[in-house]
Amino acid sequence: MSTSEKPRYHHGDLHAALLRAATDLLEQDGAGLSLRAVARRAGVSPTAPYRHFADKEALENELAAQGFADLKQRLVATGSQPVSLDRFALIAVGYVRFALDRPALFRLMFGTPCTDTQDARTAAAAQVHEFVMACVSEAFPQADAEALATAGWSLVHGLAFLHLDGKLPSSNLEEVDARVIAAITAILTLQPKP
Amino acid sequence: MSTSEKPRYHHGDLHAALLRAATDLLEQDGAGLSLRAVARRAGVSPTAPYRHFADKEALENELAAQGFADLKQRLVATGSQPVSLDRFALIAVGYVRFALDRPALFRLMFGTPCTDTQDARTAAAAQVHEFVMACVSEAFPQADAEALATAGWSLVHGLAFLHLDGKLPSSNLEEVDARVIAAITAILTLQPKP
DNA sequence: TGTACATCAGTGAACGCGCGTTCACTGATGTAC
DNA sequence: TGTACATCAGTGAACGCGCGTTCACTGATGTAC
Repeated sequence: MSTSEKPRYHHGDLHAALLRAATDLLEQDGAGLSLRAVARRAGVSPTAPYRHFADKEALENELAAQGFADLKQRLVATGSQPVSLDRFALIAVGYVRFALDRPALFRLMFGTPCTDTQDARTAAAAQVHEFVMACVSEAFPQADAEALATAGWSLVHGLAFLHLDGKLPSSNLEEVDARVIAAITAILTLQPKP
Repeated sequence: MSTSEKPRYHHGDLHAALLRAATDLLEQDGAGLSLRAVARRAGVSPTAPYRHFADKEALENELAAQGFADLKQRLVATGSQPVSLDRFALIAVGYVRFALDRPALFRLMFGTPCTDTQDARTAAAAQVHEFVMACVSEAFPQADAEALATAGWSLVHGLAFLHLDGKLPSSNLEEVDARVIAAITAILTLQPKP
């Protein structure tokens, strides 16, 4: 049960180890994940994962769910009460940074349509949605909360993806932060058209 | 040279036919594209494409470039002079519709970081960027054009991707249009915070 | 405390698959004379 | 106009690859008595 260093006959916590291995691979390779590669990385036979995951898709779903949980935690950590525009911009920066830090995971999280219902993944994604929603409606209580939350999430998500895909230059992280802040500021301080 | 119906010994225009086949496959399968599948679809041996494309990546680059050109044309067709908020919302609707009409192509267009320089693909993507930029700065001449254009594109791009990934319900197209318009309206008519 | 046994995590060989790409080739096309 | 020939688009067999998944198995673990 203890997490000692000596090699185990039975691994002890292969489930978690496989998720960790998959995360590592995603972050270093960037390319498509394979179950065999994950097993290899975890130092285990190609079929061992089937003791812990029904199939490849199940592993990916757990990875994505965990990714959403991490993302939410990161956003929460930047301050959950964005009463000011600055605070909202900071949350946006956090979102974009997450995407740039873990691009392959981010792509995996958003790359597959969430078809399955009753999914841990769907639930985790919904939590991110709700967090953004709560932020927006707290910052702008007078507005159409639903529509504004959608707009806010879209704005931030678009910023993340456009940087990820190289449509906006992202070699310099400080520059990215500045661009995100500028974009948020520009659109939120816009005077309604004359 | 004419595009007659009779089967050709030499195909005549395999290059275009392959691109068409690839587009068809993307739109029906959704899954990953394979060069062999494209050749099969075009009714040609698995190696014939190599007469027309250096490798798989070259085909994908052309597909993506063509996708960007189509997207731009579609946006232009909805009206290139969005002097009003309504007009801007319409362009947003066009962008999101494009993504939902051709999800796999859209993913391909944005799925791979544009690393290569001097690329037709990069150029085509830049044209979309410039178009959005022009729209925004025409609609809101007084604002920081660069930052606002980034925000505008991100907003629209985020709306597209979140619908594509099922994070916002997209079964009913009219509902999607309404949501897009509502989001754009909400954020653009927002009063600066008290 | 010690033994018998059921459980279950991990193994390793094997399957069938489709892939990207190479190679030497074939056969239609179009040009030079 | 007719022939010889170079060009070049498309062929088909073959390569080596890594994949997801199955199967019967082995060997450590933990429980009942």
